[in-house]
Amino acid sequence: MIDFQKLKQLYKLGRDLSFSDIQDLLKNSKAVSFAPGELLIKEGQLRKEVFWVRKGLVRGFRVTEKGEEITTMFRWEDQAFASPNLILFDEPALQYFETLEPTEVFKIDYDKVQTIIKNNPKLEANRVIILQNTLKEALQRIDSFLLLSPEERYLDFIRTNPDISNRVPNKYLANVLGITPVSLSRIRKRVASKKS
Amino acid sequence: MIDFQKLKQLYKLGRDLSFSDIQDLLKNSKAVSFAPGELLIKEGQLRKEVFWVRKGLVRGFRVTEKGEEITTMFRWEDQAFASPNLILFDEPALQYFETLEPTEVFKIDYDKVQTIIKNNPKLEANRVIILQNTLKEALQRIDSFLLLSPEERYLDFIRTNPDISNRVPNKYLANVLGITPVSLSRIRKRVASKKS
DNA sequence: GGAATGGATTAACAAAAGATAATTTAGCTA
DNA sequence: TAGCTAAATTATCTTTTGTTAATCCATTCC
Repeated sequence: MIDFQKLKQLYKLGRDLSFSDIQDLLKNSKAVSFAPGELLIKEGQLRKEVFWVRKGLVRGFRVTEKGEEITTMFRWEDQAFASPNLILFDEPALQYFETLEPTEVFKIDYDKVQTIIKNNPKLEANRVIILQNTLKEALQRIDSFLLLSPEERYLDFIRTNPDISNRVPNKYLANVLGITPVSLSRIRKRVASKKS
Repeated sequence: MIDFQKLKQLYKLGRDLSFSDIQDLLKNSKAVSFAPGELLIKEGQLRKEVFWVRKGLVRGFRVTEKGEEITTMFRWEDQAFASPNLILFDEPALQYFETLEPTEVFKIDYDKVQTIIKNNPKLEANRVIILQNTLKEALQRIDSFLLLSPEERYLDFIRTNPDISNRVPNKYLANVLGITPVSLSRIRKRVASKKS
């Protein structure tokens, strides 16, 4: 159940963690596999689960009042995700999470995480670090909307995530960049012509 | 030095805090007044300070390579602020913070905050709460860029912050919304004509 | 009061983005 | 392989935004 591969990857979650620190977390986590197109989290959901991607790719998306899906983020290898609204504020999930590839995750109940953290100051410190890193990413993303044009945001994304930009459909990437798929297509054409 | 007014306001910083919990923070904080246009934090700065606005209004802004200022946020009564980059990651401040009104703040050295928090689990829990709330705000703001048009973002801002939108110059507000001042002016005109 | 200053608005034009639909491309399936 | 499906691109048109500069307006400062 607890294989070395799993252990090695979970270490990346934080700093200064020894095996004993994450042993309880490991015991309460469960390895699950999904086919592409499966929903891991649903809007309105109240069951609090944290996922950690061992292999594969997931997109988070919201559904507008008009019924259209807007992809908000991607999560892939060695990244954790959960419904922010649910985990942080005990409110029903606002978005769906769907696999885009065959995906293997570790799943753990958040209440169990809470209990385990409560008894381990090192994990508590780690929670702060994870929160800080998530916040940093969010603030950088906000800055990208304030400081960059859509074209610059696109170039920044493929520079920062060269692998991922080839694994996701452009229509989803467009949403993440805050533009329409048609507009992204034009930007790509523009960029390609500039290169030559 | 420690007046009741100050105490009352600092309580709002978190949950379940008693006087003894914040006594050390109070002792190490300093009340400072600024005229409009003064810089509280400067780009490149390494001195870690946390500010808490008792009265007044502050804007955070970044300077692009082209030398133009882009306002990223406002902070006003009962809100705390600091350089995210500096506080969270020990890197030089990326932005300036400047008063827009006569402003009274409490200022405290972040390293002192760290030490004090380390010896008080309730404050530690509170730090997590503050981080979570900051994260929530950031995520909501990202959503506003993904789900709303500039016009909708403007309407949302004045609905959510009716007081503040009247206290800040529109050119700064435009930056915060991710558009140009000229464009905001046109949006305002459009909105006004729709109403009638 | 008059001049100076800076913010807001307007104007004029170019560039980009949104919307919708048609066409092409690519991947999948029977 | 042929046919189906969905994504990507392209086309067309409309709307919005960016850019730059001019004008208007309000505040402040002699």
